[in-house]
Amino acid sequence: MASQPPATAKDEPDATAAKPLRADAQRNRDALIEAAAAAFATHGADASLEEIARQAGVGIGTLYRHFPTREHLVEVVYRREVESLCAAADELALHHPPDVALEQWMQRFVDYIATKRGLATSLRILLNTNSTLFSDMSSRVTLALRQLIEAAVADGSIRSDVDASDVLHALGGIYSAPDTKDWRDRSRRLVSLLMDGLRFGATKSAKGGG
Amino acid sequence: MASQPPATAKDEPDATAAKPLRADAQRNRDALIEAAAAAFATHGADASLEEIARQAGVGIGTLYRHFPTREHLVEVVYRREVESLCAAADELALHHPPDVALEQWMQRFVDYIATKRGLATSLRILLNTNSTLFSDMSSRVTLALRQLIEAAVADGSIRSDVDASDVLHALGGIYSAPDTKDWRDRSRRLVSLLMDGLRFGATKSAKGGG
DNA sequence: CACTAAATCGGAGGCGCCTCCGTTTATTAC
DNA sequence: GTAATAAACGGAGGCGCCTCCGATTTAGTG
Repeated sequence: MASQPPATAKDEPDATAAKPLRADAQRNRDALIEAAAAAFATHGADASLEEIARQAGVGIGTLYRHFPTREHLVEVVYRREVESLCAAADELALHHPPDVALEQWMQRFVDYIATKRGLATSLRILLNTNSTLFSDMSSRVTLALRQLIEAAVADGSIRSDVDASDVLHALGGIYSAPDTKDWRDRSRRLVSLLMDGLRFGATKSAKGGG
Repeated sequence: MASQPPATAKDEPDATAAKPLRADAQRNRDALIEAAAAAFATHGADASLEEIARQAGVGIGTLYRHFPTREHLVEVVYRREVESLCAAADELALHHPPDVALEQWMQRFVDYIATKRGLATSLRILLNTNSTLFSDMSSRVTLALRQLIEAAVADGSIRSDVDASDVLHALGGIYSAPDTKDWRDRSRRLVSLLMDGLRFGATKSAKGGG
């Protein structure tokens, strides 16, 4: 009974599947998201919607049809970026030893968060309003991180008494002061420090300091 | 030394005095406030600023010179209204017995608050941001209420063991549910009820129920 | 009263938001 | 292929925000 036929049930604005968009519509939607991501990155979350439509090569009407409010658009872009960040975890895991993968991913995470520090208003409102969004993104990130950690633990390159939420909180502390000029270096050092802490007491000893 | 010469000191945007505006400027400023009060009352705090300028008979540039942001204008109007509400206390005290003055003023207070329930966004932000505004208005209202209460206590028409902040809290409870249709009647009844409570145990007995 | 400097005015102009609806296009049926 | 139809497009139009600067008014001064 709950097989989700696209009939009367209200469907969430989920990205993939659900209802096959017409080819041109799908193309335009993608172009809009792409353009929006670029615009938000450049001008913050209050970038001009008309400019975004222009960059995407569609009319403003099309933008509004796909994304009735600015927040809708911001949400989609945000979800996509978090997804991409998390997907990078798999990628790193494939091409690096588990501990290196973990460290590099943590660095990306911190960098990404630092970027988003500017998205202030719209994203802040969104995360407060739409609690689903927040919990979705949280669990997605936690999952990605957990897999990296488990692999590193299994590999013996980090200690086994930490879990993803511990590390997430630790990472959270790192980006809390992006007001200085050299925050980038600092964050790199702190991530490295955190990594050393994780290596401490691992079954396989690290290369050591030198 | 601290005689406030209009030289280097930063002057707050206080209403009265401080620096004598040019005659036309003062006239326009008043007209703008008047028009804004009307517009906010009618259309809420996001009334069109251009419309306000139009109603005031001035150009939009003039509006922006006097009030750089919407919030500035909202603040001034809000302060004025609270002031006017409080001034009404004196007026009522002059023309009515103390207990009647008190009851009528409380009714006005509740009505006024109910009105402002709609000003949501702008005013809410303002009260959170500008804590001075909140405390100013609080103490102004408390003062007005205290004088009414003291007069009624002195007159013997209400009990003597209540103070302004007690009553203010009691009034606060009354406007907390303006979602029904007959909230007006209800609030009237509740104010009356509160008033009866205040009369209970007064040295001078009230007319009684009849 | 004439004159001047400073203060003030006011609206045009540029931009962004959002809606509405005539036109175009993808898809389906034959 | 062609016709029919539902879906999607897109931009003009109306409105509001805010800035900028030439024109106007006021308050002094002699």
